[in-house]
Amino acid sequence: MNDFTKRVVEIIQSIPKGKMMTYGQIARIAGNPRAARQVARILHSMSQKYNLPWHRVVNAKGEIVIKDDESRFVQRALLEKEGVTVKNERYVSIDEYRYDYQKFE
DNA sequence: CGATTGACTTCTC
DNA sequence: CGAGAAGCCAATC
Repeated sequence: MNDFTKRVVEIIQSIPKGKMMTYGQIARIAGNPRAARQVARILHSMSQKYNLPWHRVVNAKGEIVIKDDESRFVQRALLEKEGVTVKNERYVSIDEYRYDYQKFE
C-alpha cells in the first residue's frame, strides 16, 4: 500500500456519520487532484479489508454510481438511516459537506 | 512487466 | 443542457 492509498483510507474513515464525500474531493485532499478514479478503485478494493464506510462516498453529483442494484439499495438505506436527505436517488447535502471540509484544503 | 480496466472528473462543443 | 473525449493512476490480468 502506497502513501496515496493510505491517505485515502484515512480520509474515508474520517468521514463523519451522516456526511458524504465525492471521489474527487477525497482525491484532492489525499494529494492527487486527478486521481478520482483511483479513489473509486481503492475504495472498492479496500472496503472489504478495512471495513470502510463506502456508502458515504458518492460521485460529483451526489448520486450513487454503483451498478449493483442490491448494493445501491443498501447504500441508500444506510445513508437515510444516518439522516442524509435523499431526493430521487440524489443526495443533496453534498455541498454542505464540502463546506465542512474546507479545512483539509 | 506491458496492457487493460474502471463504484470518476472536467472541459468542450 | 447533454453527449463525447481526454486525463489520471492504482490494481488486476
